[in-house]
Amino acid sequence: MNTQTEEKAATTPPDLSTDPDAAAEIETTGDDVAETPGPRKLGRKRDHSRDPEILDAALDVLAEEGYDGMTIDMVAARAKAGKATLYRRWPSKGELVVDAVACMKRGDLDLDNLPDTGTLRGDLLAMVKPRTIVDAGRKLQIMAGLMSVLSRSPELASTIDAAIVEPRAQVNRILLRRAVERGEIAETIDIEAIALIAPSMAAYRSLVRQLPVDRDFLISVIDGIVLPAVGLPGGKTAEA
Amino acid sequence: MNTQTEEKAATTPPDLSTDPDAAAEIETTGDDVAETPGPRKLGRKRDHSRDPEILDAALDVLAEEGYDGMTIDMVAARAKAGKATLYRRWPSKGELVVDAVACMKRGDLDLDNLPDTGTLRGDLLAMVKPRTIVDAGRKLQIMAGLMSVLSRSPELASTIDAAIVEPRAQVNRILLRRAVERGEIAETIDIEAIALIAPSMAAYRSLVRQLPVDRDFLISVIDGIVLPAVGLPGGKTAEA
DNA sequence: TGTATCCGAAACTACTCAGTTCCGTATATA
DNA sequence: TATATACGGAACTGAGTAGTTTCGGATACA
Repeated sequence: MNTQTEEKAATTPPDLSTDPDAAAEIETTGDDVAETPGPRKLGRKRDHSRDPEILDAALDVLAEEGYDGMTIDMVAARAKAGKATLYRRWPSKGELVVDAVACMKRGDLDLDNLPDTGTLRGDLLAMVKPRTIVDAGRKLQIMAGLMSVLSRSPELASTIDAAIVEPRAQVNRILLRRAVERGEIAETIDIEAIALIAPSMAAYRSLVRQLPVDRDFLISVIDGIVLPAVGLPGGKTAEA
Repeated sequence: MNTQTEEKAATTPPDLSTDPDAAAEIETTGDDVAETPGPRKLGRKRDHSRDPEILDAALDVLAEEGYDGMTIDMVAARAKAGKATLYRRWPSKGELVVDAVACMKRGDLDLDNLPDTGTLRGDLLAMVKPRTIVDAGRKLQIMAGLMSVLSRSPELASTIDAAIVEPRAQVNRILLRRAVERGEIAETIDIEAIALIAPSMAAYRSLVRQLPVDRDFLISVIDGIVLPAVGLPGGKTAEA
C-alpha cells in the first residue's frame, strides 16, 4: 500500500492493510514510483528496510506540527534522508501521510492476547498500562494534527478510523462481550455505545481541553462512568 | 500557529478577553489598528457595526476550511469587504481568528434561563433542541479546524475553552447540581466528570468519526450512559 | 461645502513549500 | 570491474498566501 498510485488508493481502501515490506519483494523494479511492470533489474536496489524509519519520522513530525505544518523537508531531515528519496517512494505528501497512518496500526493492542481477569473491572484496569497510555497519547496527537484534513480526505478519514479509532473500540467491545457471556452485566446494554465512552472522554480531554490522559483519569472514567453505566459498582460505590 | 504576533500573543494572553465592540467605543481614533491615543477625530468614522459580519464570515470559512486552509481573501470575499479593511481592524490573521472565536461565546445557551422540568432526565432532554444541536455542530466544525493549532497557541486554546467547551459543561453542571439538591441523585457523584460525558461523546462522534450528532444519538447517550452513571434508569430501563 | 478619513478593489512584495532536477557518491548485479 | 541504479544534498520551479500599498469613490464631521 505504500507508494500507492492515486486511483488504486481511491478505489481500493482495503489495500491499506498491507505493509510496506510486502511490496518490497514484489516491486524490485526501477527508480520510478511503483510503475513499469517491465522486467529490468539492474543496478542498486531500493532499500525498502528504510521505509518504516521514514514513515515513523513522518508520524513524529505529524504529531508535533499537524498536517499543514508538516513539510517534506522536515520529514526528510528527521529521517536523515534526501527529499528526493521520499518522492521516489511516495508520489505526494498526502500519500506519504496516509501510508504512515496506516502502518501505525500494528505495534500495540494485540486483540488475541487481551487480559482475562474474570471481572470486567479487572479487565478494564489491566488495559491501563503506561505503555498503552503513551501509545494512545501519541495517536491522539497525530489525530489532532489530521483533524482539519479529515473532512477533505475520505481516504485519510477511513485510514485513521482503521488505525486509531477502531482498534481501541474493538478491545472494549471484546471485554464487554465477555462480561455479558459470563453473566456479569445485562445483555441488554448497548455495547457499542459503552465501548466508546473511554475513547471519547480521553480524546476530548487530550485534544480539546489539552489536559493529560493519565492513569488516574482513566481509572476515574472506568469507576465513575463505565461501570455504573453497565449497572456495576465502581471502585468506590457511590450509594446515597 | 504561524503569523501569531509572536511576542504579544506569548506575553499577554489576557488581552484576548476583550471583544471588538468594546474597543469601538474607546478607540474611535484613526485609520491604524488600535494605536495612537492622540485625540484626532476628523473625517469619516470607522463603521464598527460591520465587525460582527466580518467575524461571522471568518467563522464560516474557519468551519469549512480549517485554520490553515482559511485565507484572508476568502473572509474578505464572504464578508463583501476589502482585504485592506480587515487589516485595518485586526493586525493579523491569528488575531482575527482569536477575536472571531471569542465573539462566538454569546449567541446561544443563556445560563440564567435553563429548563426546569423537575427531573434530571426532563432537563437534559429539554436541552436537545434542533437549534442547540445546529449551534453545537457548527462549534464542533470550527473546533476541528483549530485543533492542530491549539498546541501551538495557548491563547487560542483558552479562548476556545471559554467560548465552546466551558459553556456547555456549565449547563450540565447546573442541571446536575439541581438534581443533587432536590435529592434525585446522590451527592457523592462526580459532577465534573458526568457533565463532560455528553460533550465528549458528541465531539468524538462528530470530529473523529465524522458521524452526525443528531437527536437520537444525544438521547441514547443520556438514557444509556449519563442517567445510568448517576444511578437513575434511562428511558428504557435495562435490568437483567 | 470642504476635507479628512473610511471604503472596496486590485496590484504588488516577500516568503513558504510541494514537487523536480541535477550532482557526486555508494552499491548491488553481471 | 563495468554498469545501472539508489542514495543524500542542494539548487531550482511554480503556485499560493500573508501582509502592504495604491487608487477612485463614498461619507461623516466642521
